[in-house]
Amino acid sequence: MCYALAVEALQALADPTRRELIGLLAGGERTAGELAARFPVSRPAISRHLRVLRESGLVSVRADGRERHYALDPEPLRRLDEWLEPYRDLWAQRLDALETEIARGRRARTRREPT
Amino acid sequence: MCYALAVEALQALADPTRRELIGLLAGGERTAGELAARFPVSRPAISRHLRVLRESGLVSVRADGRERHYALDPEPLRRLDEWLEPYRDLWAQRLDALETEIARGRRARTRREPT
DNA sequence: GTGATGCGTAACTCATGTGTTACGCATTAG
DNA sequence: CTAATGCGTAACACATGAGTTACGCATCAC
Repeated sequence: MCYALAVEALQALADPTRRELIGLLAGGERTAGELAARFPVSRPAISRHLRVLRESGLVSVRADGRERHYALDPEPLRRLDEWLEPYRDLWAQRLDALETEIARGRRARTRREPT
Repeated sequence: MCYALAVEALQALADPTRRELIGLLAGGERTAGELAARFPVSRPAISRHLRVLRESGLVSVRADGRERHYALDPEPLRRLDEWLEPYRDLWAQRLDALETEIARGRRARTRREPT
């Protein structure tokens, strides 16, 4: 019943830059500098983003000389996945309803956002 | 490659009150008043949260007289689920690594948050 | 030792977000 | 018609967040 804590990471994932960092780290360990070089913002800004990700448990750091190697920790994502689970039924249901409509011969338009 | 857009809803889900609203709506349609009554904040505050959820596609509204019935739309959650997919391998890998450790006879502590 | 490099933190500014109260508008009750 | 109800919006206050530059502190190169 600790759903609130289980999805603390959502706050961290709300920022697009941080999601991109996560995406980069999914490819393997990177140093702070390597990561910062990929973004149009200043290095301290990335440093702060990395701190947020660290504090929410999404990444871990390994000091190596004067370099800091960041790595993705998938645990919070796994928990998010778990949090999502009760909702899976809902879209399954919806798909079922859709299939029913199709079975009835109705025209089933797939909803697609215009923008 | 439109991952950024696919997870727009993360911004909406970052707020705990909105997540709770989502949770309530998972149980079925509710009116704005019914929802607002459940929270310690003012009704206009909830109204604004509902607006955010509406704009991110997480809920839909149906006007019925002077009542507004809100319902959960699971589509953005489904997309979030999709976004999560590439990362599933990561925690699967980690579990594999863990099993390997166990097979080696090492002590494998399950990580558990103290709070 | 001395200077360059890698990276985090501090201090500050500006934009955004979340809460409040006051209000308006439509709908139902009498 | 008149009053009450349900709910959204406007206007404002305050907290939070993300960016910047300046700085400090290790570590590596020489």
